[in-house]
Amino acid sequence: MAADRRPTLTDVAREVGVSAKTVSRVLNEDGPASAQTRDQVLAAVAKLGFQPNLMARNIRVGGPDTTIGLVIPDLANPFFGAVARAIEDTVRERGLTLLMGSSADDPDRERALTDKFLARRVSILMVVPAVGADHSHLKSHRTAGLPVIFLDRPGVGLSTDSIVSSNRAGTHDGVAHLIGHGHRRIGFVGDLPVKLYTRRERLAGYRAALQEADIPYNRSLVASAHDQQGAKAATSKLLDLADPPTALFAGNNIMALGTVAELARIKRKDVAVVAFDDVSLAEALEPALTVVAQDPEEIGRSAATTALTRLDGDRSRARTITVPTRLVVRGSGEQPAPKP
Amino acid sequence: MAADRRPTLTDVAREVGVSAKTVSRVLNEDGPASAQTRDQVLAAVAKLGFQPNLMARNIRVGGPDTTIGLVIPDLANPFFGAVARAIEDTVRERGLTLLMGSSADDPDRERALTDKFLARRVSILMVVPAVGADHSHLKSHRTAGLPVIFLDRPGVGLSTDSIVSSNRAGTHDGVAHLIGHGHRRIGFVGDLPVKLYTRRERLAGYRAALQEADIPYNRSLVASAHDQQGAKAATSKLLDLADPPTALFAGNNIMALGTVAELARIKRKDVAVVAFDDVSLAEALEPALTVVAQDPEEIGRSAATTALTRLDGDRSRARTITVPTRLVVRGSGEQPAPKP
DNA sequence: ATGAAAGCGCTAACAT
DNA sequence: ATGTTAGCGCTTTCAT
Repeated sequence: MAADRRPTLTDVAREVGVSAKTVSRVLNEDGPASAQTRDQVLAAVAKLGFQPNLMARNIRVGGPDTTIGLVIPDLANPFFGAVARAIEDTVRERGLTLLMGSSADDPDRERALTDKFLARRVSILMVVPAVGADHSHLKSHRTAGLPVIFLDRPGVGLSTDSIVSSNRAGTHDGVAHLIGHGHRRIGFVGDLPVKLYTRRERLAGYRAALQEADIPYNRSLVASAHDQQGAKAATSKLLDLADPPTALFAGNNIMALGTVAELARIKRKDVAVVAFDDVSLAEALEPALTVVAQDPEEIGRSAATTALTRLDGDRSRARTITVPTRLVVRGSGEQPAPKP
Repeated sequence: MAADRRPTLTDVAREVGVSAKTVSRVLNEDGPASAQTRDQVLAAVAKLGFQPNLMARNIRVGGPDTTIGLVIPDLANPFFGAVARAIEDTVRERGLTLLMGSSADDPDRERALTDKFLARRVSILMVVPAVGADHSHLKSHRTAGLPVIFLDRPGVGLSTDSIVSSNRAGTHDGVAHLIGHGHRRIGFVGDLPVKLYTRRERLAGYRAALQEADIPYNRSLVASAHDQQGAKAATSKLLDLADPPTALFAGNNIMALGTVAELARIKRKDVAVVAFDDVSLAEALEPALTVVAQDPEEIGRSAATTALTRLDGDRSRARTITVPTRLVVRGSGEQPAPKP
């Protein structure tokens, strides 16, 4: 009944009547071993249900653990889920496993997670930096050879590889699409906080597109929210303006959900919409939702391959990889602007 | 330029001029320590940027690692993402971190992941069992006190705690909803493989609802698919039947996406639809999508609290917790059946 | 209040 | 082809 101690290498060795090192050799296909010893060892391993203690091994070998620490804002956000899957797919053949945590965009939680990951001696650290987080504490680790990669946003206080979407250009193209259909009052439903990198970049792209068309930037057409509910309210607020927007640009996938839901609720199909980041069912909406699609698979893949290259000794200077977005025209951005 | 070795406890001890044990005492608030020693140690820790090697600590202490191994079919599936987040939220205050991997519903990949997790001496193991996977190899670990929890589906070859949705009752209610609006030819778009637990349970619920209404089960009204593209094709196939269904039940979130997308593509609003598992934008569709909503947060929370109870020594017999689903009526199930 | 020695499970380095 | 010794970084145990 007592919870038996898990068998160790030594237990297996004793069972067979060889030394621990011999068992180790067989299991790691290190050095030579007679066929008979091999078989006996393998049999004993199976019999005892022995599983090598990876922590002990790592301690001895001194190298990093075969894990990759990944900090994202929210495990349940499909965008980051897709990124995570792409990372996993890319590193799996190298035997790396994901150690994951959500920061909820809280710098303290992010720090707690990275500290834990570092204490576990992860091979690679990947972080979607929270707003307000500082990363200078990672400098020494990076210098010591730990690949550190920032995802989706650049980090602060540390120069290292970053993978980001073409936020500014993508948003520009989305907004230009709306302008091309005659819209001049275009609302921007952005996420919060306003200091968030992606928010700032996308807003900059929005402004650039306006400027290009000689449309003055109008602050009252910019609304913000933390979540989907907030995005509904923000949308509602914009449409209640005395001189309301005829088109809306949603700043990310969550804002898109809220904006679209609110328009559906109030049955306003005349409002043109383009969203940043694709969402499922976009094509089933009426009109189907036009989006600036990100490429989470490519973001994850780039991050992983970059990190693996670093792990293999690449010490060249920090790169910033910008993964292109793609305007996917589905209809929602083509409502004509009403004649003035 | 050389990658400096990470500082160890001994490095800190040497820096201060005390023994390693003293540093350990200060850091773990074990035994006593003079205020002065404390301060010196802490200062040295900060100066050297020392971070205790958790693996070394765990080796010595012998206990499990403060991680929880979680195997899900797909990191990018929002349902499992929501489950994972709920687990994380529940275990965070206990200091547990998630070690995650996707099995892609492949028994070999599942096994590879669980083996890795076991080799890392996780505190808790949670698995969404892949079809065809056997879990008897986990028996000894469970006996030895490792909490093992099956999520979403029961496991095979091991009696342990499982958390599942009320698949059968939920589907029954969804199909009954369709029947209540006059439908008698109701298609079922299910996922694959057909042996999948959730698929079987949901199909059973579908059949039960039919039987209750004295509608004969018609095999040709059941179509299946692996993914969203396949679900589109399956939907198309059903509607192309000589005597096509007037209503459809989609067996999971992915099937729902495909079914809804296909109906939108061919502009068939007359077909009633109910889906198992909620999807984002369901309310923005026309008609809004009626679903049998699962409760991923509750599934994750139940799993986590059950596991923690086990970790605290609860050795009572294995429980199966069924998390209720909820019929969320939004309109898509209320198209009247055409008069014969 | 602090230290010395031993040992967790494993493997590197040198035997034999 | 196999064994021995030492030691990874830490904590336990027992001294002092």
